[in-house]
Amino acid sequence: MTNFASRRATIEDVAVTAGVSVATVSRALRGLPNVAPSTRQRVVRSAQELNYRADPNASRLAAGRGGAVAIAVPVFNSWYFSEVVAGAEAVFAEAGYNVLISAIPTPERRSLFVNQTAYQGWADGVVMVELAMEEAERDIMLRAGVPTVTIGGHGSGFPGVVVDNVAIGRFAVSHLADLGHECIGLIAGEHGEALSFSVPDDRRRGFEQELRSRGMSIESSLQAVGNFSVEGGSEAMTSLLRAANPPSAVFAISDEMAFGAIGAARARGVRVPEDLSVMGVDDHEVAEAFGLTTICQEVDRHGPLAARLLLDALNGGVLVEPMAKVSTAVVERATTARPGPR
Amino acid sequence: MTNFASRRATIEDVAVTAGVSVATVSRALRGLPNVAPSTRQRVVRSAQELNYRADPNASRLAAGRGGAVAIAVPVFNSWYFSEVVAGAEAVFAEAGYNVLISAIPTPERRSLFVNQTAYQGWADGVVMVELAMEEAERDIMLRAGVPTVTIGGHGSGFPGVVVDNVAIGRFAVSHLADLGHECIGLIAGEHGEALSFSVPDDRRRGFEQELRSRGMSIESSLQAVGNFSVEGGSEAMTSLLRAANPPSAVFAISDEMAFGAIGAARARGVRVPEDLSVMGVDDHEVAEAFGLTTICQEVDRHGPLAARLLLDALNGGVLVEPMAKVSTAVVERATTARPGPR
DNA sequence: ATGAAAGCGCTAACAG
DNA sequence: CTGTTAGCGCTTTCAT
Repeated sequence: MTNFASRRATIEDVAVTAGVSVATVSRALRGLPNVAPSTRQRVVRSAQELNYRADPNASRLAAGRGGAVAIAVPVFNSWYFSEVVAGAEAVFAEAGYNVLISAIPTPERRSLFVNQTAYQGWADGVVMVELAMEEAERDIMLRAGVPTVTIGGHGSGFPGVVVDNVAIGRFAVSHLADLGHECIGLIAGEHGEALSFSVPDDRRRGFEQELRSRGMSIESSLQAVGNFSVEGGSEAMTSLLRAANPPSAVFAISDEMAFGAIGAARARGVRVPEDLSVMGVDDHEVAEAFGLTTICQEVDRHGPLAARLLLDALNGGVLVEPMAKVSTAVVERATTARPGPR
Repeated sequence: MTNFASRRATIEDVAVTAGVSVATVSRALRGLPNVAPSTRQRVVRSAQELNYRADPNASRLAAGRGGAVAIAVPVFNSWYFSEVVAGAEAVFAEAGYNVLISAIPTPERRSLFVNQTAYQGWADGVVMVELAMEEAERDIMLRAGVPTVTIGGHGSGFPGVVVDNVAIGRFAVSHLADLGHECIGLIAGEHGEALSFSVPDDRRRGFEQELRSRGMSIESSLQAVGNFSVEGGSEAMTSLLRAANPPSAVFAISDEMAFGAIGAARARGVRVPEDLSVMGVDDHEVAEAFGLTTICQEVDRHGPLAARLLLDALNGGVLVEPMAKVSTAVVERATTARPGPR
């Protein structure tokens, strides 16, 4: 009869049952060379019998690395970020890594992440999504020698996945202006002061660039902020609708805000797209059911691409092409149309 | 001038600069008793100067626990699960825990999670969301002595948060039948064979119970499966619409499937709610913008409640009331109405 | 209140 | 190809 509250088997137990030394067990189990096939087999069998699994902590302490990566995102409960995490996690899990996640809604949390979670022995590598860091933090990250990749961190000095957000802004105006709209509103981002990432700015810049290049004016009264949420989009739309000269079309820089905008418009009796055209960005999972015209940016590739980049670095590979670019394209559906008669 | 590639400070460095032994440093920094206030102060200061942080691996190896918890969900990129993870992560982070996540789309992944990620030294505690486990796995979980809580794991033997999914099914039928519908369809779950959790069954059981108690018949031709996705909901609706006697109302057991169902119906010229009433479950973030009638189950509380339960256990507290119940209620909006004339 | 010393379980030279 | 032997950095008795 076996031990009741049997303690976990250690490498020594395996060594004894297999009749070899702990060093050999370690080598055999990790697939290192210089182990006789027959020995390896014997070791593997003993390990299975004892249901042995190397203690990750002991192993990391001794080896200096340990099989976990960290992912940081501004927030979780946002379609884009959960999609990215899902995609990255799948790749990491397949590669045998455990994944640590952190939401970084404030600068304090970001500091905690950098100074504790990610770079103090917890992670072998880290991926930062749409997060701006301070100079001091960047130094720590660099100095820690922990491979780091970014998504939307172009210019941060780290390799990563880049999206042409300026092009996204231009595409939106092109689509809407080509339809005949002359008064185009913008529902921009800003996740509060915490997240100074460049996405909102870049999309807005593209939006204004294209407006300018078409000789259209940029009116601040046509811009509102929606905080990347459905509710924020709804509020932004409401304020836009109340303006002196309401827009005949609105570009929301995320689908979630576009949903909110459409909901708010319809609630006030404004028909979409007859009275108002609305488009978003992401090609969110419910965009099709909603009939939303949007700009696809291959969101499903962001996470896996970043993960793959990090795994390459973890495997000692030099990042030959450190930047992975994704493409963007307008997906026309039913929320945009030619402007109706006034 | 300081070291260029300065290695991390160790507890010994702190001991030296503070002029005490490592044991004292350990005690002082962890707030243990039997340390003179003045000594503690000195130690803390030295630690700050050196930017010292205990290596979690060494510390865990020595102490047997280490400040991380694991969360397992079937998938990530689903509104409900990302909401749960977000809520739980926030609470854990605040309590100083790091969080490990795993998506468990298949039985193999579940086995990996149980045998490696969660119960082999990585986590101090774990929360399993809507996951059914096998007898053997349950034994490992119990034997590992790692506190575990569940969400939707009623009957698994672990404490956790419970939702009355049977009531949800009944509420749906009540609402629809009260409106006058006599032919009510169901878009059920099934995440593939992998996830045999009870949510789909319970909601369906409630649905059928209420139908029966009202003397209405249960027709399998009025039931379709939507895999909890927008697209699956769309396909399910399409097949329901093609049936000989299409329903005048449909209950989708998740909002995402309801969105897909509505999209599919409208695409075929079926008006909602004039020709067809549709309701879902969750009160998804875009439900309001969509005008979707749904059943709220306080999703935002699931994650925090579970996290709090686990933290209690981690702090040695006996779980006085191990089950945290959330409430459910119909939220009536614009996708359900009295059945139109035939 | 503090220090000395023995590990925690594993990996990584270094010998053989 | 395999065994011996130091540690990895921290916690925890046990003394003092």
